[in-house]
Amino acid sequence: MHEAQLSRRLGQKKRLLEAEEPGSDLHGAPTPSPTEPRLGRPASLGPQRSLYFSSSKSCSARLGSEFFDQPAVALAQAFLGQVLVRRLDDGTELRGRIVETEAYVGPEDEAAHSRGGRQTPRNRGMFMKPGTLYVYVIYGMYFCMNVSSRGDGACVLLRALEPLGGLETMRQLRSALRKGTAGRALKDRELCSGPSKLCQALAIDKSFDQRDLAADTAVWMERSALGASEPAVVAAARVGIGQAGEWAQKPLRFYVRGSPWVSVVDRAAEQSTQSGPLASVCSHEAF
DNA sequence: GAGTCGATTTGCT
DNA sequence: GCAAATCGACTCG
Repeated sequence: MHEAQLSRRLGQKKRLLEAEEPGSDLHGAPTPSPTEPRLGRPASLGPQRSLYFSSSKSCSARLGSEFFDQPAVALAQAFLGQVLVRRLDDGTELRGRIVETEAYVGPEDEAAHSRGGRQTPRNRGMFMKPGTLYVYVIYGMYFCMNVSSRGDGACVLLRALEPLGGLETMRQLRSALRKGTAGRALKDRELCSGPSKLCQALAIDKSFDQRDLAADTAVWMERSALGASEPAVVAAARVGIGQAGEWAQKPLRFYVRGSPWVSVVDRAAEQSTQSGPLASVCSHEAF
């Protein structure tokens, strides 16, 4: 039963990916200009969108270009608490609150793909307008999802989400891509606690590279409905960038203190990061 | 719970 | 030819 089940799941996944973006050109040929909103657009984005007309009842205020137009460090912090939404081809909406990010500040950042001003076909999204997605393949089998920020070659990596909606679909998507262990059901905490895990859970692949998060119909970001309370943020060293010299040590990873959804907890950094809403992390202007 | 290791393929030098 | 912004399985204590 396993084999049949797995291959069926895989087939399902494949279809999902292939059938992405109805109406816009497929083939993963990313269009620099956003696809125009059309049917199936989220309710929050009306033709005459009055974003704040949703004063209290609707929490779905889609974030626009102006939000993404801030420096990488500021954007990485601003992302915390916001909600990433992925609308599948069948209309299913998958939602997750962002709890962990990393800032890659541009050509001077030795750990960034844009270090030294390198611009290649792969990392082109990093140099496009703020809000552009940069999705790349890592270790031959995983994806990582970044959002371009203000500044050439600067972006923010999304590392972990608190799953809010569509958890069963996320579980299916994640399980379908794991081999050998089709039996065990993934815990909620295993769904989006890592940059590639969240891509799997939201069915984000290379075809999302260079899409515009402010305009796309299949993926967008919404302002948090978290009320007045800002999350307490920890600033820690980034993950997985071993020998990038001094840049490996800089506290450019940000996560919500105490959140069980974070991928890697750094106790030492928590000690040295003061508690309190966005305390101390705002002092990295030098980057 | 922490540490180790193999998987797997793309993109860059 | 090689490193890689990762993950999951496995082992050990």
